[in-house]
Amino acid sequence: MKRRRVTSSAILKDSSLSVFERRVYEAVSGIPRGEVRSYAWVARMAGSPKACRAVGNALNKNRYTDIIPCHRVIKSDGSIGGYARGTSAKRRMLKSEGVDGL
DNA sequence: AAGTAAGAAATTT
DNA sequence: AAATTTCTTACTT
Repeated sequence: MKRRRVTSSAILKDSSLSVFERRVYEAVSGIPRGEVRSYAWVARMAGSPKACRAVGNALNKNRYTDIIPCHRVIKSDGSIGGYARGTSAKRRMLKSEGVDGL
């Protein structure tokens, strides 16, 4: 079967996601390759500048890592933060995209 | 339904 | 660096 590639559009069409999650997914999926944003940035986009933790939760619990470049989301300090599939993979991805400071 | 716990952060001291 | 703050989801009662 054709694995229909899940896109950000699917996010808008789906589903049982909460409002917050939808906003987070949309915001994160809009991050261009080679750039990184902070959790605070996403949180602000989601409507709550202090929901940085909730942002991480949304990404981790839902495992939307295939449609959302959550690896482009790092801490405001420049630290790598965390990743549902291992921080190593995240760090490698960022480096592969040309992100410095890692 | 109400309360408690945890989670990949941020801010303040 | 430690403590506090903040928001949401998941689990327990």
